[in-house]
Amino acid sequence: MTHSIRKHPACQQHNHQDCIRTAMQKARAICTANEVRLTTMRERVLETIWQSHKPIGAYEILALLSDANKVIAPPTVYRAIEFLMEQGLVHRIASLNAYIGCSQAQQDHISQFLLCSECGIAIETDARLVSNSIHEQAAGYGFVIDQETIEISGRCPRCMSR
Amino acid sequence: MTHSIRKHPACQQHNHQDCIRTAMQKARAICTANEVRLTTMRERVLETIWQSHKPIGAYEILALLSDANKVIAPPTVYRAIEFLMEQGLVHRIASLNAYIGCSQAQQDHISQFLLCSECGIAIETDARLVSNSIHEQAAGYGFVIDQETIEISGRCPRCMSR
DNA sequence: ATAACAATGTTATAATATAACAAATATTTC
DNA sequence: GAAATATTTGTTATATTATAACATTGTTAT
Repeated sequence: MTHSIRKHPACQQHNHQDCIRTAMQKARAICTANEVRLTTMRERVLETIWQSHKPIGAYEILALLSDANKVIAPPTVYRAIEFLMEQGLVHRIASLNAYIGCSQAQQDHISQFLLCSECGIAIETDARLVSNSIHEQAAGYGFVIDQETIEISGRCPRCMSR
Repeated sequence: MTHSIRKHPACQQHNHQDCIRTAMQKARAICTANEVRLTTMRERVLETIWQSHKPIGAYEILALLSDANKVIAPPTVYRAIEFLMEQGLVHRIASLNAYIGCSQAQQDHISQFLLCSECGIAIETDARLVSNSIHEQAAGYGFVIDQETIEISGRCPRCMSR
C-alpha cells in the first residue's frame, strides 16, 4: 500500500489572508482564555510574523513595523516576541535565529520543523512519534526532558519538483 | 525486564585528560585520512573545545587562547571552528550558540544532544531511531532531508540526583 | 481621581558572527 | 633551492542578533 504525499498548506497555493485571519482569531481567543492582553503592538508583531510561512528575523519585523513617522526599537519587538512565545503563539527557530507563527497554537504539542533551505518555508509537523523515540532514549540515560528543539533542514516538495 | 540506566562518560567521574588525548589522536588521524591540515591553531581550538563536555562559545575559546602577549581575533577562531565542523570533529549547538567536540567523529552519524540546563553538560547520543521517525515523517510530506538539528534540553541524571 | 501595575519608549551596550584585504606560512613546480 | 602558487592566519572594520536599565505612557483596580 502506498501513501500519497501529504500536502502542507504552506507548500500549496492558498489564500494566505485566510491563514492570517484564522491565526489572529485564534490568538485573540487564546489570550482571552489566558487572561492576558494582546495589545496593538503584540498583534502587529504577530501579524507580521504570519505575513508568510517563512521564519522571520526580529530585525526584519522591526523594519516592517517602522516607517519615517515611527521607528521601533529592538526591545519593543523582542518583548512582543517573548510574550507571543509564552502564549504558545510563536516558535523560535534556533538554527535560523528567526520566528514563526505556531500553526497548532494552544493544542499541547511538541513542535518539529521541516525547513526548506531553498525557498525558506517552514513546515510545522506533529512530532509525537519522533518525540516518543527521543523520550525513550533520554530515559535510557536518566535524562529528564524539558524542551525539544527539532529542526530539519532540506528541500520542500515544491522546490524538489522544480 | 528493567533496563539499567546507561551512563554517559560525560556524566560520570572520569579522567578527562584521556578524553582529550583520545579526541586529539582521532582528530589527527581523520585529518591525515582526509588530506587536510590540522594546524597548530586548529589543534589549539579543538583542544579548547574538548576542555569540558559542555558546549563552549566562540568568544570563550577566544578568551582562553588569548593572553597579554597574543590577542586572537574572532575570525581566527571562527575559521578554525568552520574547519573542524567540516571535518566532523565539532558540532554546533544552535540553541546555545556554542560548540562541542564530536564524540563519534568520522563514524557517519546523526547527532542528537541531551543538554543539561543546570550543569551545562552535553550528551551526544545515537539518533538513529529518532532519525528514522523523522525521515519517515518528512517523506510523508515529500520533504528531502539534508541536516537534522536535534537538541533536547532538560536535566542530566547527575543533576537530577541532587 | 489616585495608586498600583503593566506595557512601551529610549538609550546604550552586550554577544555572536562575517566581510575584506594584508601578511605570513606551506606546498608545488621548475 | 628559488620562484610561483595556494593556503592559512592576522587585522580592521562592521554586520547581526539580543538584552539591560531606566523613563514614560497607558490600563486596571480601589
